[in-house]
Amino acid sequence: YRYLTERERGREREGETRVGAMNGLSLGQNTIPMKDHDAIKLFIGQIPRNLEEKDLKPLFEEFGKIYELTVLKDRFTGMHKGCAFLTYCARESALKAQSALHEQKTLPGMNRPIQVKPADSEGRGEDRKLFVGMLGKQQSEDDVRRLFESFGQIEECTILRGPDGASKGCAFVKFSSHAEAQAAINTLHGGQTMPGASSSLVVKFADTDKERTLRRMHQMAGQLGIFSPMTIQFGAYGAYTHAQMMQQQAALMAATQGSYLNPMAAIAAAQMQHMAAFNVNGLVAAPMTPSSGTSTPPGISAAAVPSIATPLGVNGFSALPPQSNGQPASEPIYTNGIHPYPGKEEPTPLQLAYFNRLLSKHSFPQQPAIIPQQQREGPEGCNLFIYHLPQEFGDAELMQMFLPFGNVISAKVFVDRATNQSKCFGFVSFDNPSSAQAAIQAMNGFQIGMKRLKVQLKRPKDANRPY
DNA sequence: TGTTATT
Repeated sequence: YRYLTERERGREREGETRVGAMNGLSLGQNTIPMKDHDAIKLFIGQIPRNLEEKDLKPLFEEFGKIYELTVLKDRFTGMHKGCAFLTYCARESALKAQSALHEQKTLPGMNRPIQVKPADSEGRGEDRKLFVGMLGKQQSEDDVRRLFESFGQIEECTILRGPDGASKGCAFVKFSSHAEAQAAINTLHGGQTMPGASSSLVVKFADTDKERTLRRMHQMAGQLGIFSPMTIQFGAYGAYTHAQMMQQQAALMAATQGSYLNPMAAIAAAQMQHMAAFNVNGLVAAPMTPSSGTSTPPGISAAAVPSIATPLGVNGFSALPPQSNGQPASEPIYTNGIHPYPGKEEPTPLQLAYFNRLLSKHSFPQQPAIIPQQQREGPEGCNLFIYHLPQEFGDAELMQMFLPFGNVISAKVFVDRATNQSKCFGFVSFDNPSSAQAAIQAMNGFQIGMKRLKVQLKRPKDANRPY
């Protein structure tokens, strides 16, 4: 059975394939076969490939009336897979067959004894298996066994490893009973933190097939940059999974929509207080419509809004110095990505422009539905590190804040896992360096309440910390 | 200064 592919095992659980089922054949033609409510579906392994249902039937009928006997065959080639599923009408028959046959005799031409045991689809099979996360990378199978052995009989213990053999910091542990597994969860989950791990031990039941499929889909969607559920519906996945995706997305969208307004309003309010002290060319609080990125508020000449009117602007912003339009610059603009905080309390023209956009409730272009992304780094020069974020900012708010500068391929606020509180820093990645530079120009030093945003290029992985 | 990983 261990040679079955994962697809076949999944098919077994879904009950999709029934080849040569004997349902209704073994009994009188007018009789609907009945089985016990708690009947056990058995997996039969190590069957010679020349034996079909009719050949196997006599062997197993010895232990009771057969409800269904199905030889597993390749879905496409129809080839005999050397194994079968067997359900007796009576639960007792299955138990008898198992104890009499399992590993007890070897069928002709086979070099291993026949396997007779409850199929994985019979519940109880997989609810004894635990996923263990947040292990130390150097912990061995034996280390993990020692950790779990006091809770019961361990049937299997596997550390997940990459191609190079390095531990992924997680493992599967299979107990002989559900109760043992549950006891291990109760005691170990969230307990000690292993050396080198970033959080306390995770002990939970392993994913079911459906959960695994969903997770893989999400990963794939993230990697391919698929944003809409419609993109997926013609893919290689089943309808039920698609329906689940839709539900999840709807929930996510609702959550995102509901949460992003308040923090943004908070920023706008903070900025408004701050800005009330200034009046630059009458621009303060003058709304700008996004659909016409170069428009000016009533009564304001276009020349008074240089940074907005620049043709090279991205979504109304420009990485070019505002003085290029003949307007006095309130401060120098730096293009090396390391922009000192503005030395005075006055916002830069770019910040002003941004503020104006913030104040307009239509300021942000409508984005397509977005699946939360895997944290993706963009190319060199496209990734920003942002510090001093407002406490209430999440990924969605961070993304909203940087969308005006270009295509945000990832926005991630770091969260303390223990408290679920933002660590007030995060990452934003664009798909091109110009957008990243425009964001730095506009947002570095951007004042929110008593803090100023720090917006820099993300430090490369190999960079030495000078301090 | 990209955190948690599902044979």
